[in-house]
Amino acid sequence: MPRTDDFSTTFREWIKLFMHQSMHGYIHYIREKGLSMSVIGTLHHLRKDDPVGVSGLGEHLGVSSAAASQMLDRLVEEGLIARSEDPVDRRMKRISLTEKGRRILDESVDARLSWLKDLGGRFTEEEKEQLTSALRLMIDKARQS
Amino acid sequence: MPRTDDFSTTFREWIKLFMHQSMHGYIHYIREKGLSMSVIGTLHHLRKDDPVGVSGLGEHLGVSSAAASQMLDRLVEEGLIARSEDPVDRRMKRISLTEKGRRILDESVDARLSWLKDLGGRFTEEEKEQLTSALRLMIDKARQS
DNA sequence: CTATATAATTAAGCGAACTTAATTATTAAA
DNA sequence: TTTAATAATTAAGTTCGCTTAATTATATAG
Repeated sequence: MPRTDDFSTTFREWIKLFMHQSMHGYIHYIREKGLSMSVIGTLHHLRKDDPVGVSGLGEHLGVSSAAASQMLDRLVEEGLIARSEDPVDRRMKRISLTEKGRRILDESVDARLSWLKDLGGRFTEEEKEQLTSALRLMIDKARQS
Repeated sequence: MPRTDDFSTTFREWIKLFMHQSMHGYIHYIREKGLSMSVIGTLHHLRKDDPVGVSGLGEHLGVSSAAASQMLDRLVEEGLIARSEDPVDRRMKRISLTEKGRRILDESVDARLSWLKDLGGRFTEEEKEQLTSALRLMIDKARQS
């Protein structure tokens, strides 16, 4: 078996398992809060601080800019995002997460991790350290983009 | 900083990053294939082989059994799942993934991992081995449930 | 054996999220 | 400075996935 493929294959397997395990809590959270796929995608897209416009967001989500604008109306009303004028080009609006939006995003992530509490107890301290440093390594590399 | 929390915290951070990175490809795949949140949840739920009924599935997804039944109609028509009679209790139907369903599920996972190809190249062979064994450890523990 | 309960389905209707087309405001180009 | 292009919004209409209620088939309890 080619050694170079091990990482991708194992990673893939891990994601599949993660999704299988976490889908239940995730779906329930999303339904309970009345969120949609687009809303979740929006919140994740806005997580970083680079300025995003309405059309750009629509493109990112694969919907029309009209659809994006309508969705943003709802999110503004619920206080999850803020729209502000672009100082350079006043035709554009800059979309950003509010504190509440950030909280909802965090909660939606937490909803995927409820099964993790259980999982954590199965590792020895030594194993946990190994896992933590592995995760840190991946986080660091992934951030360099 | 309490050492015991490191693992959960780091894991949480990793998932957040993963979702941020992978959401784009994922949403586009889902839209392109005309899938819904419920369908995705269903496919993941059926991944394992334990028999699942219509009501049970609805409960899992947080929708009525009528909604589940209607969704399954569509999935049967598209050839993603199969309905068969429960041999013990003939009121029940057993829902299972077809080959095509399994393929679609795999593809939806792959759609989340397109950015990973790039990531893999940033690690040394030694790091990859470390990561692979860490992932394997998590997979093994998570499967014991 | 009749009653009742349970699983799945069907039917009708509703609301959410999308589409296209038209409108408004601003910028860029001729 | 008129004309064209771009960004966002509004309006109208459609579709999809959900709900509740009724229906069918099977199983269980009295």
